Amino acid sequence: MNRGTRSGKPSEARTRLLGTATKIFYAEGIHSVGVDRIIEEAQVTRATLYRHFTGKEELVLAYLDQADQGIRAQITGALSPDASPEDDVRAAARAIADGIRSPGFRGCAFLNAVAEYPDPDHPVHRTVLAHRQWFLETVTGLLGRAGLEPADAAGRHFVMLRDGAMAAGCLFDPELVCETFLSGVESLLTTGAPVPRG
Amino acid sequence: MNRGTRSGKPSEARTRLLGTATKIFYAEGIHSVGVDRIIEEAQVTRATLYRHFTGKEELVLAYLDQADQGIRAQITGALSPDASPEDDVRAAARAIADGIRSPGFRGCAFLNAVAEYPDPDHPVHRTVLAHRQWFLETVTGLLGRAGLEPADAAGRHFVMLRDGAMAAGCLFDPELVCETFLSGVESLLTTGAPVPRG
DNA sequence: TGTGAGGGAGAACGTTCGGTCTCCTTTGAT
DNA sequence: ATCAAAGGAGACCGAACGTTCTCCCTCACA
Repeated sequence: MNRGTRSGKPSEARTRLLGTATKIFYAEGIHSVGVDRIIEEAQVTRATLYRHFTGKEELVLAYLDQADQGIRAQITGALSPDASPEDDVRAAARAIADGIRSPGFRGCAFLNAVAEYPDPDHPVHRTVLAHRQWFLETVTGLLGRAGLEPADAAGRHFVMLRDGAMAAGCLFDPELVCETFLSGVESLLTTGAPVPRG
Repeated sequence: MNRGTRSGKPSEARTRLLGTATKIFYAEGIHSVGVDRIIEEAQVTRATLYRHFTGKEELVLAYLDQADQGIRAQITGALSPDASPEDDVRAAARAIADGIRSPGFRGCAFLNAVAEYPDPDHPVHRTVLAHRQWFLETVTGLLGRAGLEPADAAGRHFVMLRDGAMAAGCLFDPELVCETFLSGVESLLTTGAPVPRG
């Protein structure tokens, strides 16, 4: 009986715990922050952490789960049933750019996490792969609806641009990174997906 | 008198140490491997490590320095004085793709490292920024010589593609990632750098 | 009116961390 | 021949790690 509350409510301490973990893990990395740091900042005792999570790893997975939900909401929230498929793609790209521009941006939570968990069998690594799979499929569907041919190549190209933008966004001038990213997406929409051998 | 040998020779133990550190840090990350692991695999005693390096951090910096030299050699080695500027760009891109395809590829050593060292003031973080600065300038120069206008935008676009490819290369099918990357570079060479607002 | 879950407080666990230390042997240059 | 550096072997340090534990208090619900 370790997760959640008997009555199903989220438990305020647990919420505080996960929120603090999310903030710190994203800002400072995972391996370099101990549970002491998290329980202190969340104003929660050690025992409370282990009453809601089996250990640090489950907390990390919950963190990534929260990040995943946030990104899904960000993307699907940017889409509009009235907009053209092309404008939906633009809206998604703008949402990504807005994230990069926002203060406290520290790159892609999943790319950062997977850098610390290289083992392909590790639950954290698998979670990252699952998220990326969803993202690739979502974007490919979007681009396919926009008439891009072949949609797979267009989707991979979009994801590559996004990965590059997310990686560089906290290492270069975010404004320039966003400009480069949005230009790349626009070029993808207008001149189509680059394909091998002309 | 902590680094190198009095006579200037590289000291075999030090070489073994740095080589082992490079292999392990790249394959498994930095924070998650202790010095015990490294001295054991390098078949070196604890005292020997601290005779050649002031601590783990200096070993990490030496690791990144080695990676930096490797990448510089890889890029400059791909260029040819007889080739056209465009073909030099293609050669550099091919060299990057070959790295992604090669067994044991685990992403960009610098992007992986900076994910573990978010603090902009940290020496490791600064080393990553310096390497990326060199890379951006080198690539921009290459693309400028190839006639791309504006060269800055083209360089940023190339770097974005590379970052995306390096990030995804160990998370998706490397063959597809390379295809996407090389197509993107080719499109950059033929249709020019995407610029904002058409 | 209990009865149990949620939570706080904090001691304690064993392990690992990065780093320092002493002592001894080998080796190469002066 | 000598003397210092390089290296091996291993004890040792304090701190931090993730984790488990006991004890007590509070509060909602049955």
